[in-house]
Amino acid sequence: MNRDIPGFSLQRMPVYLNYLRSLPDDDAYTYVSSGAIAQALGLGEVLVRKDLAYTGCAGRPKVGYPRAELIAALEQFLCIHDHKGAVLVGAGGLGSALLGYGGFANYGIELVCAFDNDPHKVGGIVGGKPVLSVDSLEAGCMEYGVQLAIIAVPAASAQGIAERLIRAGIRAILNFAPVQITAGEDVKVINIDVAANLAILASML
Amino acid sequence: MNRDIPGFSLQRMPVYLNYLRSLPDDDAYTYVSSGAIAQALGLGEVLVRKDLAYTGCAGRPKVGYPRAELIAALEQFLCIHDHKGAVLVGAGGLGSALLGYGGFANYGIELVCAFDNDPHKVGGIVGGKPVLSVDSLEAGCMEYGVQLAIIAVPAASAQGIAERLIRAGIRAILNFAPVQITAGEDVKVINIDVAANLAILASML
DNA sequence: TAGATTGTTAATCGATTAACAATC
DNA sequence: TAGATTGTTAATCGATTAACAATC
Repeated sequence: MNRDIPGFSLQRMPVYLNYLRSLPDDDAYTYVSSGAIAQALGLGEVLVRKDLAYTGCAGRPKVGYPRAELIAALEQFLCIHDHKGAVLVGAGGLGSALLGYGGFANYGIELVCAFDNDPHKVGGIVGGKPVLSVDSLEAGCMEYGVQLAIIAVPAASAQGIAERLIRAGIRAILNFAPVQITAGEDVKVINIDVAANLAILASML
Repeated sequence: MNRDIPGFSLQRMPVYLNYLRSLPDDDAYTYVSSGAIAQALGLGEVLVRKDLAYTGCAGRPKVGYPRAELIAALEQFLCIHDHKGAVLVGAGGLGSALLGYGGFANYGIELVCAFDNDPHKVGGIVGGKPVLSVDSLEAGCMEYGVQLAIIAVPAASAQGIAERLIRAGIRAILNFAPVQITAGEDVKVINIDVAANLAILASML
């Protein structure tokens, strides 16, 4: 549905939504101009207008964009109201932190459960979510009917886990293991390597 | 030093390094071709050659790139041997996970300490690193002489913390709070919003 | 030599910015 | 009306890919 928009514009949509939601609920912010948004987010103002045009929410010359409508348009654009489930694989340090993180709800996403291979963790609850055996990964994914997964396992197991997830019906993966996960065209993958990002910053000093 | 190379090339450098390091220490991998790298990482092979050219490591026609030399060139390119310290602000779930994460060492970076405002955590040790009071943030940064920081505090405090870090001499920030941190031209910032990334994936389903 | 691979130059593609007309 | 802001079209910029020469 959102496939006809430039990738970089799509990436900025949650940023706009987040910013607009953070504004005080005040008459002064009933309308927001592209210039104000651009300044707050460090972007060009023409870019902001072009991005917002994709949401279908029209701004008014001399006034700006109606904030409430714009938020609603962004929410619809990001399909936030069709509540989606996600599973997490790997309940280690990072995985446990993600299980306890409340921020997914802002985008209509709920982490339904985690899978781990540590018998001390399996059967327990972390961040309010059940931790299941990684043996039941396929069964669990299909039972919950989820299409989204987060991988937070060691690098060596990540690609294998990804392949199992895909066979179990997962169609999009957020990968924190420090390897590039490769998958077919029909599966979306975002790789986030925390240490690599810090290394990039360090090399720019 | 690395400022004359395209931003996207720089971002791929740790990916190449990681991949090359992961190969078995085997005669079959003394040389690696750009085609093999491209296939493993899902990139175009011309792109790989162009990126690798920035490292100054020359490949040999018909043979490929000498793996050990290429790793050394990438390490030098990323300045991995000038050991760098980093501080973390916010020892909550995500912060604690980062304190216990060993992956920074792969890039010559060491997390030296964390700052938090929870009196129950201050004075303690998490992931082997001391947790100091956020009141001593400026003093701590200057004492350790660090230029790198990770922000893992709630959204509302992130911008303020960033400004304090910058005043204390920090020149690059990896921000996990779900707000865009803005700073002067001379300070590098990478914002990673985990929930937003999952939302982008979800909207593409 | 023939074949495989690198490295470079030109072409393409996509994203951002600039210019400006439209609108309230 | 004048001024501020949106929205669109054209120009620019940067990144990727294609074509091909160079090399072992």
